[in-house]
Amino acid sequence: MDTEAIKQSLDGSGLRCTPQRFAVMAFLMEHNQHPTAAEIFEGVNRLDPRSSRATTYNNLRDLVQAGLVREVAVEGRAARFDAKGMPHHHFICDRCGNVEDIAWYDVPKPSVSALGPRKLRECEIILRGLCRQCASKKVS
Amino acid sequence: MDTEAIKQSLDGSGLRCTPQRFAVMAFLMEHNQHPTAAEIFEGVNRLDPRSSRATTYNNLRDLVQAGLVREVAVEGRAARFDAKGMPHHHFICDRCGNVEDIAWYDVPKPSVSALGPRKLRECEIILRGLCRQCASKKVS
DNA sequence: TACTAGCTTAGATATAGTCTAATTTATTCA
DNA sequence: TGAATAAATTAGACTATATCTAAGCTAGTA
Ligand SMILES: [Mn+2]
Ligand SMILES: [Mn+2]
Ligand SMILES: [Zn+2]
Ligand SMILES: [Zn+2]
Repeated sequence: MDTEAIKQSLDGSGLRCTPQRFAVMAFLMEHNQHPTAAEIFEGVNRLDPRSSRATTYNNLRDLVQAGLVREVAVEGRAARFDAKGMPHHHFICDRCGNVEDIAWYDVPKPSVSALGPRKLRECEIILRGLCRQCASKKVS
Repeated sequence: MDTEAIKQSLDGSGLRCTPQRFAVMAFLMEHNQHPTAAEIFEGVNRLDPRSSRATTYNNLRDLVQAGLVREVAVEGRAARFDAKGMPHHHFICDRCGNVEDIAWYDVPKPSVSALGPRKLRECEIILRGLCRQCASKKVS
């Protein structure tokens, strides 16, 4: 797990590398299962350093703003997070809400006329349906 | 505004056409600005019939499940809804969270190998950036 | 009519996330 | 270095969003 790389990327984004902020990044890089803020908070506090709930949320907000972390909103559930590594798409399960990575493939952009005066920053594909586990379960 | 069509589509989905449920559908068909549940609740209660908050949420849930309404989760904000009419994509503003329609264009599906045993239901494109209004405003 | 399933309701409750004000930690620079 | 300043952290109160509960109310059926 690349301590130096994390420091670099925080530094490069103008964010101080505090123990709490570092811990959030490190946790996300070790757990690519799209944890919620509550899970990150719990995971980080299982070891040192301690981090408050407010700090965990603050740092997630800062990391998302800096473009180092991605936030995935899931209808009716807590947001999920992942460290932006290799580009990939997301599959969101209709039933359990889990978010899974799908290998990247190219996304067609809208025409200039469809976009109008809007400033496009990114263009993502969201796949929906039943995840591995839920697809294999019987009934409703 | 097509009263009969709403009744038909509710009926066809096995949902009784109650005044409250009808009002939610009618409101969504008249307001394609992706209102939140709170806005729908308020809008519906501005006229007859009265509908409680619980009923508004219940009906939105039922309509989404029936595939008549789409729910759009927006990070850090209330979910937004629209009646599923013509297929289209969504542009979500980074700054103000507004959701705008973008003319439909075809979305490439993932390869079977990337998808694995998952059951794919739909495949949508989400565009992000600054909406018309926010793009034209200066500074942070 | 009586029965039933589906629907609605007010208000309590749960969950997710933000804010405040005080404190701690790091950085700047005299 | 030490003083001043800026940035980050904290506990816990607070807000926003959404769901649940339990009782009552239709509409459809017999
Ligand atoms: Mn991911
Ligand atoms: Mn729409
Ligand atoms: Zn699932
Ligand atoms: Zn905007």
